[in-house]
Amino acid sequence: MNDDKSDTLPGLPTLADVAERANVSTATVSRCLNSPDRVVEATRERVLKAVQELGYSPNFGARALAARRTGTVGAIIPTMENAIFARAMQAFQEELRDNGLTLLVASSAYRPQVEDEQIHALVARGADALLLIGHDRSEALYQFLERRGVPVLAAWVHDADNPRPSIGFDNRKAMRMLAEEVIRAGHRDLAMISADINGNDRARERVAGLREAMAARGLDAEALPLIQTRYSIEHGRQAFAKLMRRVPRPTAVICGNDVLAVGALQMAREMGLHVPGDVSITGFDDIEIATLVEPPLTTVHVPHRAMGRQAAQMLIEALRSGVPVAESVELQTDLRLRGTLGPPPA
Amino acid sequence: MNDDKSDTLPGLPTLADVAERANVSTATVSRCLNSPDRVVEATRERVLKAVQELGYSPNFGARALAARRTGTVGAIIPTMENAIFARAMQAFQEELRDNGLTLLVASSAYRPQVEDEQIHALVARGADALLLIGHDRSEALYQFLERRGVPVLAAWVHDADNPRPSIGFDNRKAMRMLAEEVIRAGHRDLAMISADINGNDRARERVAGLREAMAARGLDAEALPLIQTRYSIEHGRQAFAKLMRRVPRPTAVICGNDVLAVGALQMAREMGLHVPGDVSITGFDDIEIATLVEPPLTTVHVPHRAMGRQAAQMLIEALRSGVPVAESVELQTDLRLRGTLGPPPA
DNA sequence: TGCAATTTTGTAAGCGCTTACATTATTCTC
DNA sequence: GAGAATAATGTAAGCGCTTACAAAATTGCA
Repeated sequence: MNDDKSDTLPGLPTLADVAERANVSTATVSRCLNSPDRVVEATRERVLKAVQELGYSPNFGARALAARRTGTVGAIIPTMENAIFARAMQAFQEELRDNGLTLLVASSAYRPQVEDEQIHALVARGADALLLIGHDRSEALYQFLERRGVPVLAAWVHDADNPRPSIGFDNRKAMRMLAEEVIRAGHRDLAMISADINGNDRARERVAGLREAMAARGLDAEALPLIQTRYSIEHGRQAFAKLMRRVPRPTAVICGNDVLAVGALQMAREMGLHVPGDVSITGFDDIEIATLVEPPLTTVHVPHRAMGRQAAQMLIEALRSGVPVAESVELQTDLRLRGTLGPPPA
Repeated sequence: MNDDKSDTLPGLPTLADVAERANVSTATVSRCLNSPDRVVEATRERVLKAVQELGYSPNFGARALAARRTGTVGAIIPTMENAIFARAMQAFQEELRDNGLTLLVASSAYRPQVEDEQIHALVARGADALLLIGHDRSEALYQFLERRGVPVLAAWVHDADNPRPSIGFDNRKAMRMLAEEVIRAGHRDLAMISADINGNDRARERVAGLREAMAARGLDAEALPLIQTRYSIEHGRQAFAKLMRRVPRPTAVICGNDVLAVGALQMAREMGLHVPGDVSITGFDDIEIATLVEPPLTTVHVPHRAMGRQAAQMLIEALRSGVPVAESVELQTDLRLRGTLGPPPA
């Protein structure tokens, strides 16, 4: 409560206080903190002792202002409530932290306009680099970021045709491989529950992957019953119920993610449909819940943790070198064939 | 790429640029941005137009330095990977955002020392207020925060005996009520799987609640088999298996949270034990998974969203008034009696 | 219309730090 | 051991914004 020698009101020690106490200039104190090896040991010890005694901790604003960077990396994810993002962010944050950087997360609720705002907000708050999900956003936004010199990386996608850097996987290919498995099991009447494909390239690619697989096997991809809905268990339930009223009834329902699939599975049970005897269901992501439901969910495993970690490494490198992220990295997904996929009813 | 009239290297417009263009002083521009009603309309329009045309956006560091606050609220949670925290943080963030504040989250992995570091880090980064989970931390830490003038609020707890402000529920009472239900069902051989109770007052209180209920019904609370382990499905599995090897075998396993309970449930199935015929299992939190497993989990419902929202409101009020949070708010939990609780085997 | 009260705008002094450049101390080299 | 090369430290100029205070403009009222 009581400062020994307060001249500034809040009474917090400043660099100058430390300098005075350690009998050096403020420049030396600053160097001790930022590049300790540029200061001789004896001096450094003296300074650090003063820091300790005063309980000094640098003022963030001042540092950001003078150094023209904040040591903050921003990430905008669709929602914190899906375990896939939580997991990736956890890894992302750990890696950043190990490198002295701080993560600032915001969520967009899958709404492009909110994402736009959040990007501006994070940049205004001094994010030195940005992690975004997917590639789908306006050219103007990318120009804004480029003008600002903020390195950007897109996660969750890998598309050889897109020149912008990304860390992720080929959504289309992953879904195609899953779909091939479904078709191989004998299914001809497929249906899909997807997220809204506007402004969501991951969802769009997954739908495309399914259609590709269908076309390749001579099925009518254009006729695919497709419901676009929000990612939630409840929406998955409703969409599934709706699909089951179609004639002919689909024998396999491909879901855009595990959350939808779990909803579908639940509704199937409620409707008295046996899975996979009456209808097969697949997901995407391989979240924890996938192995907990009964029967366990056939899905695509995505290396979320690795994606988060590597995303951090790529942005750190960009920050360190001062060069925007140039390369894209493709991660592999793999199929997890579990209990919800079986042959169609005879 | 090309700035019309660059004098500073990065070429970003500053307050001064806007002022010049709008033909006013920098003070006026600043006022337009921060308290628009203190500027006459004609001027304001002129200024905002200039802001628009220049694509101006304020420098965060400079603003923080001059205003001595950052508009940032920090939160340190044990982990982002548990849905309960994700959900609460989502609500917390939304409420903050609606009030022009930004959330900075960090996670401590349930380790007090990491939490300590993170608190310092967030404060150093200019967090104007802090949300923490539980009350369990050193006096020194609280002193540090008080000295810094940072309002603090503890979530997830409500303890009438603790003078520090909190928003949450009475963990002990909630668990006691659940335990009473278990005992009422006829169980006498109880066992518990908990998180480590060191540095985790929520876990400690839940254990205490169970013991209270036992004592009240004449059971030997001291003899309660208690396994302390990390919150994860896998750890829940292992702990459950261990408990089932005891003689006499517990007929009801009370878990400190739903994640542990789901692990226990899974292991029960693997061991060929019928739930609740052979053994009853209960959780705590009522996360989404609780209703998805088979049978659905008996647990305690916690209003995570409301907690997050109200936490934000309380801190916002503290920030606005300049007075630390004084009151504590108690939220109600309620029992969700579902399929995993039944009478003990005959 | 004239003067005081009120509103709007301007002036300028920092906020606490980093860093280019200047200065001083130390180490090498022959 | 003198002079050059190198390392350590100091000096001081901002970084871009907010805000107390001063000045100017506007309004109200007799």
